[in-house]
Amino acid sequence: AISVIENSFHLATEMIFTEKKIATILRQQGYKLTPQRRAVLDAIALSHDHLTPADIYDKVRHQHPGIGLVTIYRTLDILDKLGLICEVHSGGNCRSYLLRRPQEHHHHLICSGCGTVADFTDCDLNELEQRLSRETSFEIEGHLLEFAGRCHNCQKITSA
Amino acid sequence: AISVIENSFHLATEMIFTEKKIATILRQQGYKLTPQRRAVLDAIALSHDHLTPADIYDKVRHQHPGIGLVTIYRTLDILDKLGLICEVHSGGNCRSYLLRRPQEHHHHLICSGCGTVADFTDCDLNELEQRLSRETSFEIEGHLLEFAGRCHNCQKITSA
DNA sequence: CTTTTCATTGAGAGTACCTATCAATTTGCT
DNA sequence: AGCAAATTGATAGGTACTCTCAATGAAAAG
Repeated sequence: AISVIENSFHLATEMIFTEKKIATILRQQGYKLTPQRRAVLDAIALSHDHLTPADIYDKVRHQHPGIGLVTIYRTLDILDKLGLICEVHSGGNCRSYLLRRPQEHHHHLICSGCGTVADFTDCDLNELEQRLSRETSFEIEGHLLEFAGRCHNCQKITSA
Repeated sequence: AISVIENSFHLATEMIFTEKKIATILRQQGYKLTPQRRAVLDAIALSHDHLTPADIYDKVRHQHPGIGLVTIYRTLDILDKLGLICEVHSGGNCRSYLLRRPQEHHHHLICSGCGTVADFTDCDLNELEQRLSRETSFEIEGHLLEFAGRCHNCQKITSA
């Protein structure tokens, strides 16, 4: 299990976090590195999408049949608090998480009439991000950008 | 009650929607303009912030003591479907709504460690918005932009 | 390697927010 | 004013998430 995490972090993030470093961070804060927590990190690291707690629960249960949903929530809270993953508000039911790996992201354009979602990837927020970082002393890890609008079809309803 | 809506729309949106136009849109789609629906629109129009269903419920009950929370939800769904208001995902509990008035907005920068929120208003997404609008034929009404990061204090935990 | 301590786990109950159902009421067209 | 159809609010139901607690398991110390 350890090697899988090690690999996934290698591949996905140019080794921003190694398994050893994760373990160190956890222990430094008085947390223990349990198989359940490894499994959750693993699931997030191997996916390239935002995952909801339920998504993660499903993935983790294949390897860890007895795991409780509560453990997923607790683990996500901790990993989020430690900055290893990043919480994001996504469509529908709200929470989803992704590994802290700033270089990839994608965004949505959602029709408020029928719910159709269009994706786009290039958002060019670097300049804004740097300015905010300077002004607020935040270390910015990621962003959620979501446009709301009306698709071609749904425009007919309101404009009449 | 009608005049209040009329006024608020005047003041806030340069009269994008008049009460008459709202009534027309509703009727065209087979909906009726009830006092409850007016009250909900009223509450949203008079506020300059995103409002959650619970916020709206509280506001509306002052004028309309017997109103049910269900009616709020139903009305919001309809107004959203018709494009008169705009659903947005905000921090914490998810849903909130605001009147379709594209010219004002503000954004958040949220610390994933301690939950501190910093606000900013200038986001300069016009160019991107126009490009997306061209490419997708969406009529874009608004956007949610949210940065996640770590504030000065919380950076110490991870960097150790 | 064993012991000891304390974080962690999973189960079950509890909470908050939201949705579905349905009889009584209200709207708005004629 | 009268009528058909949409709307309302009460109740019950559902889903996502949180709290509590006894039993388990990780990991530091001997």
